[in-house]
Amino acid sequence: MTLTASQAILGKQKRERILQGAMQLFFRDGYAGTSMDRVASEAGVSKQTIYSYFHDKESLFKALIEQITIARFHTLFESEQLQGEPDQLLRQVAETYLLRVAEDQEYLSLLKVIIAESSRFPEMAKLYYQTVIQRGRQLLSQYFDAHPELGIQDSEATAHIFFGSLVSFVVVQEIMHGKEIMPLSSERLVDSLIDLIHSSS
Amino acid sequence: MTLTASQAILGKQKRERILQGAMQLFFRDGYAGTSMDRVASEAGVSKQTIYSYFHDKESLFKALIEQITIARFHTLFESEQLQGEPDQLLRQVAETYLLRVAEDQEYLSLLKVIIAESSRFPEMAKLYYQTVIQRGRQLLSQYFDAHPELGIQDSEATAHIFFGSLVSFVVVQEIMHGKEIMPLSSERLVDSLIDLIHSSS
DNA sequence: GTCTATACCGAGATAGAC
DNA sequence: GTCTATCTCGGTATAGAC
Repeated sequence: MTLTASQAILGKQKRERILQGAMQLFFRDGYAGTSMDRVASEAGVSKQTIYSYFHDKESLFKALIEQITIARFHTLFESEQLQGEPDQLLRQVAETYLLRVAEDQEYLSLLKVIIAESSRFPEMAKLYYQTVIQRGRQLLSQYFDAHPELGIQDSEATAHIFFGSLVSFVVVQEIMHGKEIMPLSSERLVDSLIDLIHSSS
Repeated sequence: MTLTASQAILGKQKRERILQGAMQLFFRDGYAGTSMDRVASEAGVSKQTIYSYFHDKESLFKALIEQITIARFHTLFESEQLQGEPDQLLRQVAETYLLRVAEDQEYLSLLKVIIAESSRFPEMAKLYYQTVIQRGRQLLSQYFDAHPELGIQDSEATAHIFFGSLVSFVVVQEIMHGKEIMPLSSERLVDSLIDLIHSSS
């Protein structure tokens, strides 16, 4: 049977369809909990088709995480300029992060799976660290250095505290189901965080 | 063949041996990545013996995580009194946590596996949240309330920032291999953290 | 209670037709 | 390149002897 036009177009996207299906499953069930059979059926292709695009399960997983990590990096920081009055800017950065992340199940799952597989795939964790964490910390740290009126002694360490508080808040509230037990509004967190940094001056 | 005395003693400890072996494997390979066959061989018992103590794999996993979580809670907070001068006490709490946790592979693995399995086993994450995170935050929050000279407006949110910074530091440095890429000493983190809180007064 | 042996299924990966 | 069919191995869980 020859290919129809629509099948040819779908064929061109097959690699993307596989990655898309794999993402859903890897994020939901983890690496070991995901089978290639299910990826195939989720993507609507045969198992052998997957193996024609990716050498094995590990390769598929790595390619997937790499792609998403780098994509996330762009959407998170590329638009950020980090300019403006400290009080407003810090509040805006924090709120932007919390809004984007807390409601973004895809980002939460990525963070979760990278932590979960950090032993089996240390390169993935390192990539995430370099493209997301380190870059974010660096930007904020430079901003702190450019604003000595904040009275911050160690800009890197303080940037770590800033983002670390936000990340751990999201992890605790969203991933560890803290929200269901004892909600703590993100407004209170941001207010206290800004307050701590601002009153250092 | 009748049991010898030593076999009877070992028999009494068999449940513990199973849990011990299961812990090593679950912590290293995750829930789905661990097989009952390997647990059996690690514990030095037959597979059927495991099934005589635990109904299935899920029960074994839950019993294990519960036991460790509760045990960890005691060793982490029972001894803490949270009394003394703020500057000294906060530094001591932070340093104690960082020292105990950063070098305690068992604690790190527990944290990792709870995050990894938080979807499949939400009750585990909630137990951890209630016995460790919430309790720690509560103790510190009460201390903040008892020391109004610190000028802290929202003691709960600030306690979250305090512990959140520490936890995220350990996660990034130890679990995500940040230590190998760009080390940030725990001293700098603690100094900045104390500095932020102290200069609020 | 504890072992050996096994049932039964699904895993990753491959063969071969088209 | 893509499919169906299959190989081989290891998974959870159980049966039955002792």
